Amino acid sequence: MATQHNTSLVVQKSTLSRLPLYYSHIRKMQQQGEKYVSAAAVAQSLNLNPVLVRKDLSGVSSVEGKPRAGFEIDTLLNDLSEFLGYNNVDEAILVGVGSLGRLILTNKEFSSMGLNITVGFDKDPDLHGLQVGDKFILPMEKMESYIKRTGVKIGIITVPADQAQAVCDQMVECGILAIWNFAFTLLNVPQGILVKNENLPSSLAVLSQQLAKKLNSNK
Amino acid sequence: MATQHNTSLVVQKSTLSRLPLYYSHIRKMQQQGEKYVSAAAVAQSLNLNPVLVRKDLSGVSSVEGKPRAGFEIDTLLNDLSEFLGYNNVDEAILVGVGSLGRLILTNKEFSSMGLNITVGFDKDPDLHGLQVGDKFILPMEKMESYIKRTGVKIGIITVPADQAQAVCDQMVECGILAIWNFAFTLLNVPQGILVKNENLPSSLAVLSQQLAKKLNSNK
DNA sequence: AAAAAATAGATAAATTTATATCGAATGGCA
DNA sequence: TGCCATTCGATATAAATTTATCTATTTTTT
Repeated sequence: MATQHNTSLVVQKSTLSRLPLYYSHIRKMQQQGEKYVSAAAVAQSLNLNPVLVRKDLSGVSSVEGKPRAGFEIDTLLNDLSEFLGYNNVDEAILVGVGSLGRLILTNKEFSSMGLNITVGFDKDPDLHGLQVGDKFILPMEKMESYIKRTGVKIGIITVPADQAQAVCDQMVECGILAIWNFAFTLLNVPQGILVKNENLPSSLAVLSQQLAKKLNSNK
Repeated sequence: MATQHNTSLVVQKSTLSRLPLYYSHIRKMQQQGEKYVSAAAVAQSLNLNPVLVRKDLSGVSSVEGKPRAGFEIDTLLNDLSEFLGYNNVDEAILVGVGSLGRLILTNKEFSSMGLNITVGFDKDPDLHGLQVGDKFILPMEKMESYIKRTGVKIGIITVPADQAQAVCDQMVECGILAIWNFAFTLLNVPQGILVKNENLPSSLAVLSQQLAKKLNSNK
């Protein structure tokens, strides 16, 4: 039986989070004029286990890699961006146009990854109608109708922690299905709503904890 | 034999990343005048499994929780902040004073978590000598002597991806032991150097992938 | 034709994470 | 005083995930 490629396959989360890195690295190789890339080469550059990379890539590639040569770069990049959804643009809205919100709103990198943040909402009246980059800032009251009218499915939360849950509830009520949460709090959502927490304090805790342990053991 | 509390115990990374959330939640309860908190109550508020929370807390607490009552809040908060290193301030430097760098540099939350970013470095001469918040921006050339003089151990990288490795190498050479990397690239470091990647594109990939799968299965 | 490099697939081992269960201790309350 | 629900600690169990190992196959190079 032919191997299943690129269809209905299960890709682990850990794999998924490595794919963007593969993509950007292989992209560079393409720009340098390379035609083929082997999993082993990627692994070495990125300091990862070769088997791991091979497995990741073979799970995503639409064609089998050629022994001895590796994967054809053009095809592989296509498959990667297809898989990561870089081709079918997802629209998203953002709530909380503070410094972090503004940063995300204006970051061009996201759009190249298929995320198109169409508009920002904020409760501060001074901001209403202003533009950040080329994105308009609208009052919170407009959010419901906006979501319902456009059918946007992704919401980004960059409000302070104590307002996050309220914003989240509102989003969910209006039909948002996936939430990217930058507020430092866990969100309570109904079953079936996806939440990805971006939690800087937690990350910092992990890092500084490891450092402390290391310093201790080396003393 | 008495149970070992708070000494030489192994706390998993997943636990560690929840601790800041416990901390902030329990802190709130303290401010509301509560004296005791049970793992079960925390679990319910944070929408987590009670056993999970109990295990996490008992691993960190210096004293046993009292059956029926739970943990004494004051003690528990102390233990948590002790454990997370919020008490012994860690100094850090930041390289790359762009919009993200500036955001991190001025974020007050980190200092309450024991991270004191003392100075920012940037290669742009226009920024040299300026202050962001109360932090000075110095030229890259000063980094080496600064690190060696102060013995700072944590470096934060907020430069574009293509410069990250160079900055990283420089940091490591000067004696930095832990790196918090916001650049979208994997860093190559010698064994023993800690790296925590803050990788927004990867996170986004995971989220939008899950969303796509969900939309597909519901159609 | 042989050797080398790289892939694919299958399986096993190790690690991490989450959940369930049990007895024991405590404190409120009849 | 004595019952009883609540909460804890500890161990065991289950699930998920990651990593490693082994074998066989294909293709290119010599």
